[in-house]
Amino acid sequence: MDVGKATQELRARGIRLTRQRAAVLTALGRAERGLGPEEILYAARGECPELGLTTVYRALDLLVSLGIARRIHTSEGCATVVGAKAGHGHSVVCLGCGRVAEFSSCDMVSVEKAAATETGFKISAHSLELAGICAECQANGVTAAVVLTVHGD
Amino acid sequence: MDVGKATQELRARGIRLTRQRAAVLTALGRAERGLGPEEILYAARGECPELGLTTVYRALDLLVSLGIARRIHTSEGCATVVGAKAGHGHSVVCLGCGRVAEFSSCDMVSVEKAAATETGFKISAHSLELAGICAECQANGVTAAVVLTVHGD
DNA sequence: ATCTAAATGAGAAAGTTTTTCAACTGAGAT
DNA sequence: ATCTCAGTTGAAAAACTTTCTCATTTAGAT
Repeated sequence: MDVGKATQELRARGIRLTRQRAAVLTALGRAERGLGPEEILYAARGECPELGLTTVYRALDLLVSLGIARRIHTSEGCATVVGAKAGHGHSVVCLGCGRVAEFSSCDMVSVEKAAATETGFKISAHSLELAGICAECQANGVTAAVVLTVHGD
Repeated sequence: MDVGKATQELRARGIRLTRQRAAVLTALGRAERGLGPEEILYAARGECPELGLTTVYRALDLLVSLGIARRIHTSEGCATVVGAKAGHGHSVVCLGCGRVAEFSSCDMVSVEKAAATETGFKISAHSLELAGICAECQANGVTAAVVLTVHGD
């Protein structure tokens, strides 16, 4: 996530850049894995000690609604948030270390077409999350997946 | 969801088929849309009036872990559960009426390959949910999507 | 520097999920 | 059909998460 771009986006929309929001953005920007509200509170208090949990919730709702952050859904929970690149994107969660990467090269056309044929639905949106082992964990020989699994249990 | 097959699956695993579990299965089998724990409680009490919410939670965890039910993740919440066909499958949520269909023809190989190239991850799992308008809503001219949106907000 | 609508924090409230534990029950053994 | 008991259950409490309220503060325009 690009914190600079995110702040520009807020300004452009006439949304106040408060110390609290800046701190949440910084925390999200620094994190390599998804963070829950409580974790974000803790991380962001380094920069803004008087930050409250209520504000974290409000900031996250705001950032997610603007597409600046994205929620990820793992069996560990669904309140986890990561910073997002601009535009359409998806998350890839590392089953070894929890790190979250993003990818944008998602061509779902054929999949959506197949689903439309099978179900009769007219598809207009998709929500996709991948999971696997990140490059670093591969290098470290981490293969097993105890930490985290994607939903579908 | 095939309730008969589901009960067989439980028996095969040596898991007791209690009246409570049967009632939850029936409720899931009858539902066309995803149901939350409270809704399942209400629906299943027709068949098993003394059913408690705690038991619903426990039954859902069990059924999901066995792949008999599946959690779906919409902006309305993540505690929603639907019955699942056997094998690998995904949900398609109707943005008009909330109905959930399932599709199995999912060839994610090329998408996963692209993601692997972009991120360096070794992909091993995916979680996919589609959304759109079901055949019935199409027929009824329902196009707008106020009821429900998939995550990504 | 002043002003004001927007934003915040603390605590309360509401809602959700899990834990605890005594009582009950499904299904195999008898 | 009855017995047995590990697995299961319901109710209440506890733990946890999220939202609301409202008095106070503040970002940013003037």
